[in-house]
Amino acid sequence: MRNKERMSDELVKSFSALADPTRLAIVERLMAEGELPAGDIVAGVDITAPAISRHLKVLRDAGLIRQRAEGTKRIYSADARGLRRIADWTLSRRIYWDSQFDRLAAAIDLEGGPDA
Amino acid sequence: MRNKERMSDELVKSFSALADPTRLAIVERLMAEGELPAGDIVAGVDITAPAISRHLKVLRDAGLIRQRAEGTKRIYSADARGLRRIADWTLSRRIYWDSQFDRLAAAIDLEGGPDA
DNA sequence: ATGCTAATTAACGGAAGTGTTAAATTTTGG
DNA sequence: CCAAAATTTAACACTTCCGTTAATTAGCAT
Repeated sequence: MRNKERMSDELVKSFSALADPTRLAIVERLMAEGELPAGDIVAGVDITAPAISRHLKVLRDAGLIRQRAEGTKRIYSADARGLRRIADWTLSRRIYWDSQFDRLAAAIDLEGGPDA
Repeated sequence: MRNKERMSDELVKSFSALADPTRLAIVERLMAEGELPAGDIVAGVDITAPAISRHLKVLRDAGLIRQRAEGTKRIYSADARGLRRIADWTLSRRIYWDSQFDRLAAAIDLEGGPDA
């Protein structure tokens, strides 16, 4: 029972991490470009390095990005774990939002379904 | 171009709405039970009605729940639109987080892919 | 050691989020 | 109309979030 609550907390943390336009943009860019040093992420955004640094920490704590060191540089890349957590949750409710099912069917299926 | 930014904003709004344990729980419960009056949502949570009322407003503004009136009651139900927005985004990056693809393939495919 | 570059942490101010209690709104029923 | 019930809105306190500038840490080169 505690496990379920922990998962929910992790999920909330993932959502929180993406609930900011700057952070969402960072994740999108890392997914598109593979990996980037912190400096490259700062360039092209009009906020300062310390702010970005903390955004990166938030994303890292949420498991959405990873970091590796290379000299004085910190190279960041997207981490599938965090995104997969969101995907798992979303897909487990597919029956609800997928238009080929109606809401009633969704309610019935969820009752004794993936969450049980 | 402006359209894309708007979409991104909507997505951030959806994530923000779910970035709170109380609101996530409300959405989950509505998906599971179909529809509930505000009073039933208040009962079973240890926060007051006004707080819940504002949480419901946040979820409604994000397109995650819907409201209909019945007497003095306000009946809420999950709204697939908001969830589908998250699902669309997540699935459009499936190539990135799905373990059957590696990161390089994801980068290549995203470059001229679903986002173009 | 010194200096240079890259990045993070510290300290702080302002904006936004979350909860409470009290008041207002809306609808129903006598 | 008056009163009760269900919700929402108003006003307020408190905490968290987000950005800035200044200071610190860490690696590399001379």
